[in-house]
Amino acid sequence: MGNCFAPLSPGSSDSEGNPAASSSRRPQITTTTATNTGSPSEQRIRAESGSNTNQDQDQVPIQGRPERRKSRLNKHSRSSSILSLGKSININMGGGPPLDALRNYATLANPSQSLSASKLLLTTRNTIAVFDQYPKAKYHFLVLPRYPFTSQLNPDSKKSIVPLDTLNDLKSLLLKADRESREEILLALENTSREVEEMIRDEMLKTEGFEWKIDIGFHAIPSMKHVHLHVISDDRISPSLKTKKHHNSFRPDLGFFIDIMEVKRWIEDDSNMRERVDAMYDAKRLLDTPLTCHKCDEFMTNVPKLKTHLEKHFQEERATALNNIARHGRQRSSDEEMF
DNA sequence: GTTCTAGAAC
DNA sequence: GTTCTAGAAC
Repeated sequence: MGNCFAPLSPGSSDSEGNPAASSSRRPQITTTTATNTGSPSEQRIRAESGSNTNQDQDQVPIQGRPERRKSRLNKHSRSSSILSLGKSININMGGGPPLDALRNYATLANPSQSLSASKLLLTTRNTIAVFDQYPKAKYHFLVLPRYPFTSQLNPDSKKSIVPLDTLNDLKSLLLKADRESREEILLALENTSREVEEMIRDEMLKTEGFEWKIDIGFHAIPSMKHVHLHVISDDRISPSLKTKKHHNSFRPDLGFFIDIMEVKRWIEDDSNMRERVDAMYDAKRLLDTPLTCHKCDEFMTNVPKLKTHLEKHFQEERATALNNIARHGRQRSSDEEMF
């Protein structure tokens, strides 16, 4: 527990699992300060594609996350922009919950042409990363497998290695996909999530001058169809975080949020997969866990108090990190803090 | 998933 | 009186 400053990580592999492709590359996001209000996910940010060496990757500029207006206005403007796209995307058009929004993203033939830069972060051959529409932290993105999901081992094949309904959620991916497909899909999701993580770290340094922890995992019970991985900064500071369930659903220690490393352990030894999936069906009750801070476990009587408390954590982490950088020229991990 | 709002909590 | 939550509606 306590503050968790992750040390700078080395260059990631490319987004399809080829570590040699980008030994020292780190995706760059630049921020303009002109609209420097709201969470950084909502600020105007732009990727510099010049250093991109991955031919598979169709990385688009990250720019123009427009400022939010009142929700009703937002819905109207969203509907009209959707209508102007080449392919009709049914997001909340019927007044019901937008259950199919992610599936519509995942099945686009050409996401970088169809999706605006305020929705799309990047795409690869088999994955897509988008802004969470209601971010629950300063940085919050979703990574999903595209359909058709084609095999890297067979570059010319356009055929999906799994049927669409296998990609409904994590449960169906774990139970319906064969071992090889399951591993290939999870690896692609993980690699893209690491790419997103690096972009976030760059942005953290630019906007706040230090980096902080990022969590990567699945929800046991997702609210939208199509399996998706959350990449979320652990500040949990956002206007869209409004309820105890929101906060509990991202607590890394409860069981509702399942870290990607945990899922990787599951597929290495899949003898208990049925029990693990059954436990996921039962996870809903975890959201009713009493409200406590995910960093220090202090009990919180209500959500507004939690939000004030989390702001305090963040300011303290920031002060400690900036102090360390001033004194030692680098950020130190929480382990080093103990000595 | 969000929004709305009745009634509980303060 | 106001603030906040939880469940229904979407």
